[in-house]
Amino acid sequence: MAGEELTNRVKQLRFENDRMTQQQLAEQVGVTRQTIITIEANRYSPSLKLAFRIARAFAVSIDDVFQSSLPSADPATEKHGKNK
Amino acid sequence: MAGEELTNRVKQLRFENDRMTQQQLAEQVGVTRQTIITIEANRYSPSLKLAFRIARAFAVSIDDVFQSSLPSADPATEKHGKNK
DNA sequence: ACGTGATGTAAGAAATATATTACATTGCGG
DNA sequence: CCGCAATGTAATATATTTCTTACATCACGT
Repeated sequence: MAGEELTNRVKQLRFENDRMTQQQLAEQVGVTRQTIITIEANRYSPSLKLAFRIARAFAVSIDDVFQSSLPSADPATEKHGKNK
Repeated sequence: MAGEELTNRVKQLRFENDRMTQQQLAEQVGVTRQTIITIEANRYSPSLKLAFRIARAFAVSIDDVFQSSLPSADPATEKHGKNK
């Protein structure tokens, strides 16, 4: 699963959300502070489960927290290229 | 990371998308067929990266493919419970 | 009946995410 | 200056995901 990069706005969202601390977020989503740190530092991307929990902690959708860097599939390649 | 269950509509989306086969989807998102199978069978939840790729393969958003079973945070517990 | 494509299962190896522990740094209130 | 909270780093252990390989079944066309 090497591939595109995912960026995230976790750190920013913490600040916007009442200056939530890493520790608080970690507790709320049920992981350790280290996990939050490494995600914020973008050293690896979280599991989908964790992504959902983080998004919910901020009451936003996953796409508001994480962004995929990939260009959104050019017309020629869409729909798994089966047609034409 | 044990926790809530995630359901998904991958199988259904394959059919809706021109009866895409597991193999085709696997190739398009860059994993093996086994990975698709286990995700469809809900034996584990994918990485966020893979979730993004799958969603893009169907040209929908992550939330259209995967659903978290957790109730959407009751008003009392929202905002990381810091206020009251 | 036979071949083939699509789906499914299983076991073990490999990769990646998460936990645990311990310590360093920085900023701030006293 | 001192203490403390918040952030960060690193090393190692554990858990979970993904790959590889091999084989089974089921439906379909011929």
